Amino acid sequence: MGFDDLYTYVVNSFAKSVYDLISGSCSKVSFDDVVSYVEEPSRREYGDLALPLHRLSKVCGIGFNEFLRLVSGLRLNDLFSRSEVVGGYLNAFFDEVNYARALSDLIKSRGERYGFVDDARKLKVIIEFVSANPVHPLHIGSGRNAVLGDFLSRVFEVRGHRVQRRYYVNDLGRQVAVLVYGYIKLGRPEVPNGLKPDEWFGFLYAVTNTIVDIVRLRGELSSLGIGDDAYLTKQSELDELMGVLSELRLKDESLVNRLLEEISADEDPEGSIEELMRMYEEGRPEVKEVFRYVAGKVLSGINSTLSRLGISFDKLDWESDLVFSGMVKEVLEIAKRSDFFTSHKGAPALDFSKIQRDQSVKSLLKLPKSIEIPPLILMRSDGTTLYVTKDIAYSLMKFRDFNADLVINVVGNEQTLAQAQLRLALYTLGFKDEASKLLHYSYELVTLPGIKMSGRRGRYVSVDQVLDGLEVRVEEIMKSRGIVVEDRVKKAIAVGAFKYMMLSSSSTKVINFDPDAALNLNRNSAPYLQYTYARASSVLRKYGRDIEWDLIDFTSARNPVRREILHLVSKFPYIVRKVYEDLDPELLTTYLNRLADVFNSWYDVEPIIHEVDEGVKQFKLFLTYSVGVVIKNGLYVMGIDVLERI
RNA sequence: GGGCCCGUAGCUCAGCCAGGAUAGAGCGCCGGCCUUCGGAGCCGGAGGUCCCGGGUUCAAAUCCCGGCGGGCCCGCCA
Repeated sequence: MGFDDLYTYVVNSFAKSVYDLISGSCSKVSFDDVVSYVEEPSRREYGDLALPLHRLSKVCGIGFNEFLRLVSGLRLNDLFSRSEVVGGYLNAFFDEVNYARALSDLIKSRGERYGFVDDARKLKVIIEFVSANPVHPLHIGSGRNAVLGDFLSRVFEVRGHRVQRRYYVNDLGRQVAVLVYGYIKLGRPEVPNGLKPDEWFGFLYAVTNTIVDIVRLRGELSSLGIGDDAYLTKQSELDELMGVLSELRLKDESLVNRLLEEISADEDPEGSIEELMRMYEEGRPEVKEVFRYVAGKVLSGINSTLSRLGISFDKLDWESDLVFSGMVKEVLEIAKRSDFFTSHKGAPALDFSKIQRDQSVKSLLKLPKSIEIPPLILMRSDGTTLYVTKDIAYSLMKFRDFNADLVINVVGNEQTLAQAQLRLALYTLGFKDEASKLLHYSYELVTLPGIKMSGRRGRYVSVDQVLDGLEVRVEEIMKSRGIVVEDRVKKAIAVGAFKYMMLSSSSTKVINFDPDAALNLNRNSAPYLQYTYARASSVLRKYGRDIEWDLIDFTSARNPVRREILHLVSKFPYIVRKVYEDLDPELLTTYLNRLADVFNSWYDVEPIIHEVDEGVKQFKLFLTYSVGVVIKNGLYVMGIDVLERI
């Protein structure tokens, strides 16, 4: 049969049969409408597919009883055994024997590629993700970004598209300048032996930031009268920062003290930092060298964390290169010629007030329903550029470089407004097409119970720490069973558990990261799926030969649990398509978990390779193989490795 | 003040966009199953004002309006 998605095929053929019956008397309903009404019954005893008839008859404007008469002539193809009307629903049942045969043909021909179906049109897609500032290690929030971005990349790839993964290095912002400032004050030492560079620089960054703030607060206090409200507020702020500094001292007292001394000697630390930013942006070689050195070191640390996760990038794009290459200047020139160009308090800006209420623009750019978008300042008065201006240049570069059909930015929900401004800016600069092809894939933060995370204060849980904890946990579990776990296996399980956690809840929801819950390796987790795969794989390995597809006795499908496995397995290509269309990873985790549950229940009650009837045995092997392939391919999309043995 | 997101079992979350049958999982809790292919498993049980109030509908966790609670954003920061 010429399809690679059996489930979608039967849904369509069910809908087609109904549509053919009613289209004569009902012109208001299209075939696609009928398809969209098809649902899965809440319980299997109601069938495999169902149509709510009240709804259809209503849309058609036909009385319910008359509608029933119309539908009573329903004839379905041989993938169905029967249909019936119950409680206002038209329920259809798969003929499990024919259905199993069709599925086995499909899986036999698709093999290990089952579920991955190319789209008709091949797109070139750029996915920008992580893009964490190179000032500290990846924390779990960036970890969520990394896992989501890699997931998106994989979804597009398995649908046959060309994907480029990119990381935007924000080296021109204040953050890197602060770190560089502290690094210079410290006398530009080497990273101490044995420390991960991102970890050490992250510490230095937090110390520098905190001290700079302390020095500033002290200055402000000295100009205020004791007892003022403002004085008290600042005093308590200062107290808090001193507390942070004592925390940081615990890690490396001499470094903190040295830095405190050096920075206190600087009359204007903030000014020095701004001076550094300016010099870097001008491209002064001696300054550029330090910035690149520091950012590069931190990036190398971030990169090793990412490679633990099995995530890599095709390109690193340095923000500073956009300025050095003149692209940012180019954007400013184009902006000056734009009808939307304005001067906002003396600074060059774009004013969106004319078009932001335009419905066609709003829907083209997918702008938030009702949002007041303030003017976008393009350049500081001192001539240095701003983040968003550089982001405009960067967006154009992405489209030009790769001739991309779609650019996805995986960026936190807190930047919704900035991302909307970016699309509007592109639009008003005349890049309407690019603006419409830019997608903000938004996600929520990861919070920790009881802790307010802050990179500036050195309070965060890093991805490395979480992975380390997970690896220890895996080792403990194995040890308690008297098994010495292979390093490779331990890592795959830890990484899987982490990714699953990040992908199993909707990206619009805050993840309350509970370290203890993260260590759970039971059901509804990647380790559970990996375990189930290893189980299936082990059965096939014990059998030791290829499946004899021609010997399969398909009448064995007449059994509720086996039938349910068939139903679920057949749904996999449809699920992958849905995940691709909606870009919702949690659909996949829910589905895979359900499949594993059913398989494990079945596994527990029926022998597979000890089955005496050869035809039945081949059928069971076919089920086992199919479940294995689906779990493997499903986990692949999530970036999780399966294991043949655990 | 305005905007965006979230609110479903003690806890963590699917389901909501495209309304439909008795609202589903996991953790935790209670009770069973280790001489058969891998017990990270299986079987059973308790546990719900789907935040609240209106509205639309034959039908609302789902759509609309108004509240409440939590998070975030509204900068010549990124």
